[in-house]
Amino acid sequence: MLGYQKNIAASQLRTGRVKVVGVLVPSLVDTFFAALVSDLEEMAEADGYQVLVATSGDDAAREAAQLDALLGWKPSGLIAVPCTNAIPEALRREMATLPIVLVDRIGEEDLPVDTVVVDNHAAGREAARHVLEMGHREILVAASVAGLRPIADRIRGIIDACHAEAVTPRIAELGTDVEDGAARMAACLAREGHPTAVIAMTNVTTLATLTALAQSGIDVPGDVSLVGFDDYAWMTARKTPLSAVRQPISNIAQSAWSCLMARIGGSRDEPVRLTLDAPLQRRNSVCAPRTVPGAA
Amino acid sequence: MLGYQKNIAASQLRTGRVKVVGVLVPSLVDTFFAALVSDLEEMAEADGYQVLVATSGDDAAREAAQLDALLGWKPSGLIAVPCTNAIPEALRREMATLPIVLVDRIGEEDLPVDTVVVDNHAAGREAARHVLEMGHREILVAASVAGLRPIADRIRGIIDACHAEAVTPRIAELGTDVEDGAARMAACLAREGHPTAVIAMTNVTTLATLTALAQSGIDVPGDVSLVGFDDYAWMTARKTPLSAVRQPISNIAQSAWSCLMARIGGSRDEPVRLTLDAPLQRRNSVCAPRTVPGAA
DNA sequence: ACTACTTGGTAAAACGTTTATCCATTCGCC
DNA sequence: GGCGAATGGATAAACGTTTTACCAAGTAGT
Repeated sequence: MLGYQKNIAASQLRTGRVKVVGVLVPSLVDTFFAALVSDLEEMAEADGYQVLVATSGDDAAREAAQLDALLGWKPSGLIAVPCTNAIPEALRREMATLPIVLVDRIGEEDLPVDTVVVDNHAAGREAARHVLEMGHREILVAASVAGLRPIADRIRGIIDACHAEAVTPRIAELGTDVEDGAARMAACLAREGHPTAVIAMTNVTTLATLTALAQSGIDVPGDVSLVGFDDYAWMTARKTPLSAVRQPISNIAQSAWSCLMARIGGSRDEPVRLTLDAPLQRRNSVCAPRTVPGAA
Repeated sequence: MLGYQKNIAASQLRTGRVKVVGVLVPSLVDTFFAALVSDLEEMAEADGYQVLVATSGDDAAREAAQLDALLGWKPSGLIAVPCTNAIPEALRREMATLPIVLVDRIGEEDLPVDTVVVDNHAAGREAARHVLEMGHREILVAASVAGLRPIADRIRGIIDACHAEAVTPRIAELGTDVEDGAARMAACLAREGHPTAVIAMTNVTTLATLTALAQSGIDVPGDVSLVGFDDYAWMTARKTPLSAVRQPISNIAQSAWSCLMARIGGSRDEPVRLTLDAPLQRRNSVCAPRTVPGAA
């Protein structure tokens, strides 16, 4: 019944440091980031750290503002998912002095900080190969923002795989909002007719595609096959569970966290560049196209 | 190019206050809470506040610890979704001095703080009436934790509605984890046979039910009708979009935020008790049961 | 028993900001 | 032109913790 708790501000003012790490993500509504933050928070708590969460809403200006706010707390470290390929100036400035781990969206190489990413090229390639093997030749890629590094990498992986079979995938840009994306997808479908397979590049575009497909009365996988991205409960809560590329979220979180802890612990090693595998989960949303293309 | 940013700790030490509010939720993986936090964060930013997020993981001990950590920052206010009906001691202690708004899970009446909840009884009643009207008499309620106040209220609403038609719903407790819940639901289905309609009490139990149903090859709404809870993109991204009780998340967030701002602004009014409506979204997952019971 | 060393506990300084006080300067006004 | 008031800049004190310094008392070793 002591009821005493120390004043963190006073403590941090005196010592200059404080057991807090900032976490900056584009959005908490996107389950990918929510899960990431959740995992990080759990590990932080286990290590006696407090997490300061900030979201950029995929807006560079807000990102910069949030970053400043975060930095004002003088955290012992920072884990960030930048919202564009460009590293915010404030972040770049801190790289020299503050332990920082960049995750998922890394636009440039040779950054002087640890990075944890997914092998997006391989992920795209595997997804494409899967639908290719099933005989699909009319493939539509549902991208969020094609310019974003991870998306671009996934698309390149798809294109590389398709190239080997002499097929050229179409690419639709759906944005980061489900409803808006569904509308764009529906428009695309109406305009150009539907392909035999869709590969979605994020969980949001997967949702958008599914919505558009459902609204247009197009059956999955009867009319079009679908490979999703990310792996969530709702994907398997359906009559035909979705095949999808599963991003190893807890691995990502763990890796990022241990990198950060090592840096905070004083490690001055070379920056580590982790690339994690995102394996394809084969389920039932991909099957042979209805009109099998005649043999060559 | 000033590059200066004030030391928040020093500032807060001097003034005793700081533009920060703590937000405590059970989980960020549950989209309901993630969306809530996201909305709150947005409003906080607009008002120049920083949000400190903490999750309790539905564990009372962790909740208490997180609460202490939060309080250590001497925030100007607190928005909390308690993880049980019991208010943590630390919270109760602060109620006298710190602006606090309690959301969603309010176990007791007459708390000396503002509260924002959903009219759970009405929500349950409407959901039940809907399936009742369609002719269903064998109803299964998929609850998470029946003892939790909002869940209990929803169940009472359902029971009250059913009572008027002289039907007694079955109740299954599925917990707060999707996979686990799916297993329990599957067991329940196998043991007792399936009802003609399921009413799920949270988005997690909706997911669990759907998963169990899909795995058992039971068609929605062909074999069993389903009313879900909460309203997310994945619910409409299906061939038969889900009927569901839609919780007004942004309303909840807004109300909670403005209550808190008023208190921080110095309001000493009577505690406000907001009860928001959660309307039923009728879509296509409820239809008449296959074997219509003969007229009375 | 005296010295050297350890231990414990108290006192004081420092962190960076904010607020209040004070003094000097300027301005307006009679 | 002189006086009161207003303005502005500089100075100091305070917030609560941590760290260092210091002193006293106690312990062990010679």
